[in-house]
Amino acid sequence: MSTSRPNIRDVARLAGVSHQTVSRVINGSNDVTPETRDRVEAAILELGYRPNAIARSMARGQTHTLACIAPNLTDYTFASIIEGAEQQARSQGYFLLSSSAADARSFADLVEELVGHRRVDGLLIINPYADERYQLIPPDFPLVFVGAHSRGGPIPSVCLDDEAVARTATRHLLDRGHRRIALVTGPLAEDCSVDRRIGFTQALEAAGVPFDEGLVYEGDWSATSGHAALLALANRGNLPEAVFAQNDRMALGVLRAARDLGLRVPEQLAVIGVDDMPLASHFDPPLTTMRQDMPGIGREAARLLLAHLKNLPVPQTNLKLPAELVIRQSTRKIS
Amino acid sequence: MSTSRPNIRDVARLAGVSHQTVSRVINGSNDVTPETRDRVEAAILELGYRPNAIARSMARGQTHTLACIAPNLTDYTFASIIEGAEQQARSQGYFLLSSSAADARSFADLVEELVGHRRVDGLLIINPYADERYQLIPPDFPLVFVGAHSRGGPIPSVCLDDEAVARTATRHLLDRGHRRIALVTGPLAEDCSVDRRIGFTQALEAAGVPFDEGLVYEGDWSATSGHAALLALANRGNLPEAVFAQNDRMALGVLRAARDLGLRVPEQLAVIGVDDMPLASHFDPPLTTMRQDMPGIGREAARLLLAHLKNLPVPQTNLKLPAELVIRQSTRKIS
DNA sequence: GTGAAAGCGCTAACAA
DNA sequence: TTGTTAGCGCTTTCAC
Repeated sequence: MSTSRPNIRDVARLAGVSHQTVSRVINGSNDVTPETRDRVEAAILELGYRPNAIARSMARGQTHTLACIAPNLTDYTFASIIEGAEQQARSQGYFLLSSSAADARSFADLVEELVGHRRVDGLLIINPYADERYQLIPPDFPLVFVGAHSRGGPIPSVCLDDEAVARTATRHLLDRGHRRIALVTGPLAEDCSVDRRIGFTQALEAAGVPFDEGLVYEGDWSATSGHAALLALANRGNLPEAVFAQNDRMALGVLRAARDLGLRVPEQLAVIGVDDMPLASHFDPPLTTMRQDMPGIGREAARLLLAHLKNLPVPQTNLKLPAELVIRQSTRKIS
Repeated sequence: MSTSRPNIRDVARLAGVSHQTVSRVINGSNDVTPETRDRVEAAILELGYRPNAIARSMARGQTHTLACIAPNLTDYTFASIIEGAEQQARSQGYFLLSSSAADARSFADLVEELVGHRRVDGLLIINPYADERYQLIPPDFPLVFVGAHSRGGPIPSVCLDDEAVARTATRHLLDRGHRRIALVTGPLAEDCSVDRRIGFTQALEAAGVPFDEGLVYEGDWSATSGHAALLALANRGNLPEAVFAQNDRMALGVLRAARDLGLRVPEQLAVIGVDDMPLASHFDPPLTTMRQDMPGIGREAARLLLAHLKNLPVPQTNLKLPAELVIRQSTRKIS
């Protein structure tokens, strides 16, 4: 026995109590006299005993682990959300298992393993609507959507207030006197792209500026697609005075295309993005953008999920977080 | 019973066999007649039975989970390594728990939870030497270091062949006729920074170019530090003809500083980086860099760890992976 | 306040 | 080939 890991009974034997009393001590129960507790703690120390998490999970029927499924783990947005969620989970004694699932098939496999085999207590899903994949989850399994709202369904969610963000960004361009404003969206299959587009049109409408469908380009979040967007507009002979790119990477592509076209930014073309990724302030010129608190989104999502798991009251179940306008040099100062 | 999840005994009862036979079926044992197997599988289907991973872990004494600890989860390099490792792990039936530990304290907490409480079967540590933290791990625990070699110790490791990478990058600059080449390093507390510096001096020496300590600047991997590096050299009146930045982010900072100083790239200043991060081809000008296969590093690390866990023969235990020179426009064509 | 007994859902060892 | 018996290390009753 002395060669392998000590268990609760070894501790009990050494302390001269029952293993149940040891269990009480390691779980912080009050029903133990200080003397007994001391003896047990001494034995724990002497043996170097550590409770086995698996056995505990087994007995309690819960794993103290959450999972987060994202389209990938490398996109800065997702990674930041995951990092925030992980911190929050750990601060409450939970672990976070993060996995990527690019397609519906691997998503299904993952859900089977994680949920079907009871490997985790709850699930965070980033971008749940990519392909209706979320429908695979048993309806009673604790779940929070991240980066998309719940479409009126009962599932808690945390996302950016995309409409408000787009309104603010667009108004910023309008305030600088721009009227012909192009919009470069993410994939319109994703909620946040659609919502940011809605906010864009709302702001135009509020300013009495007509919406020109020809100034909209659907990108895929990549810098390459942002680059293609501006070139496409130029080819159509429909060059804008300003561009609202729905993320910073596409905005970078737009900046590069402007350079290729010989357009000075911001004098001849104003550009604004969304995210405030770490490199945004190092773009040429430094990018004006809507800063979102991605770790904060992750933290809130994990908090919501854990509250759900612990049956705590949850004040609001569909959170929309704000973003902050960060003005740099890709848009003009107001003259 | 019928309301909660069915277990192995429920299946056994329905199929009219012992629970052990069910266990054999779900574990793919051959010692079951086809007829019995069919009956059991029918029962499994009918009840919607799924094995409970925790119970299985408990009985087998292993969790089928690995952990990866990185300084953070958002750095593109780390995230890519983790993604590669996760894929490899899952392809072999394991999960990967990735956690960030910024300081020694949180690293210790993490190790206590993951290893002390037997939550995982093995550990991947990215940048293990940050603060000698790795010494906390029990010596017999399955471990692989990532991004740093094992310093002659017995611990398997996977990293870039940093010396070779630096030699190639430096030679690329030398081949273009540059002699006054500046080096912007990562923190010299990290192995890879030191090794890349060694490769740099080796290449200079091989070319008979004297090494000028005054052209070395220690950065911290951030674009901001790359920017500061070139400005510092300019202030010292020691402007180089070329810069080797040890990663792409710092190279971006150098590009921006060049612009601030009115230096044209590559005509007046050549710049090369390391990584080939996704945005590198969108820098101004597009960055020449050493492309490393970060997911590949993660995959190899996970493969090594799993081989260790399964007691398979491991051919080589300290892997150094190559990088590939990608020539873009921040360095001149050879004339 | 403490202990004894039962069981979480599975696998391993042995017997039949 | 199949079933029986014991655990894995812990928590949860329920007595005392």
